[in-house]
Amino acid sequence: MPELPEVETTRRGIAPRLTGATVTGVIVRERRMRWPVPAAIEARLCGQIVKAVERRAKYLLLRTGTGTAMVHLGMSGTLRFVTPGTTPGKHDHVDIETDADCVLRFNDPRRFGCLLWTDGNPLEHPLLARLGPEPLGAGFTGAFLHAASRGRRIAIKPHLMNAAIVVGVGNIYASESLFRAGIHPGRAAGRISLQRMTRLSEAVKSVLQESIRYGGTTLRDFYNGAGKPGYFRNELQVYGRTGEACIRCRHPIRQVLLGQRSTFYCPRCQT
DNA sequence: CCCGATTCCTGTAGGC
DNA sequence: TGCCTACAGGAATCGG
Repeated sequence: MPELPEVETTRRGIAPRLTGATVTGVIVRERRMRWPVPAAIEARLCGQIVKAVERRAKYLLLRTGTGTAMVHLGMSGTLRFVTPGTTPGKHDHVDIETDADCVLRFNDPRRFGCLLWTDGNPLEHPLLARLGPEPLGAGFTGAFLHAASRGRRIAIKPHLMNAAIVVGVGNIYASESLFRAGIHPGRAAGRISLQRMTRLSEAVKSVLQESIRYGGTTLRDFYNGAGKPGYFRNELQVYGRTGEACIRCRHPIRQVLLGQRSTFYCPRCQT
């Protein structure tokens, strides 16, 4: 999926045209997603003005006067604008029609994404209530990461990908951040010093910020609201570079499985 | 509680 | 070309 930079890129792409627009229609062609699209979503959303398009973790929040639509892109989801009347293709599961002469189209081949509705505070929704801090926020520091890792024997990479610890860091950016911080992805989270955790928290922030500037990473099927790919793929230093020379020491990049996920690192630079 | 494995789904790349 | 397997950016859930 889209990790945090891709979701943020999507948010920035759709927010200008969506904010202030009135939803004039909702078409759901497929309700079987990660969770079923609520039967009431059409009635709740129609006629509402989108007051703001926000992001919490990897969820996009379309706030209206009466409630909030929550969108998660899963592994393969995209949101993009199409002109009214555009014939839907395969996996175009939901259209949100607006009076801004555009239709927000939700496509998701693998259907790991979701579209939910909440009447209350979305931040208190069960899926959002217990999440860790935003990685780009002030609450995510080396001290926080260090404290949240005491006594943990889990490898730092899956630890970093645990949304209860910190949100938004998926498989690509976990590998990239650990490389930049010089930390071995298999090292036990509880055995990393405060100094190195500070380096790691700063690496996470800089990698995510840099990726957002590039419009995210497109491996195969991520496109922003305008249908354009992200260009951070060219800036990846270890992800997908198995066998290539490390940019720092020229040692071949190694690929291993960690927590059932492909993990890329330099065995010489990362300890 | 912690942690690793499994699961949901489709598309694609690679081996033969 | 076709068939088969493995794997893909997420994350809830289950079981040890």
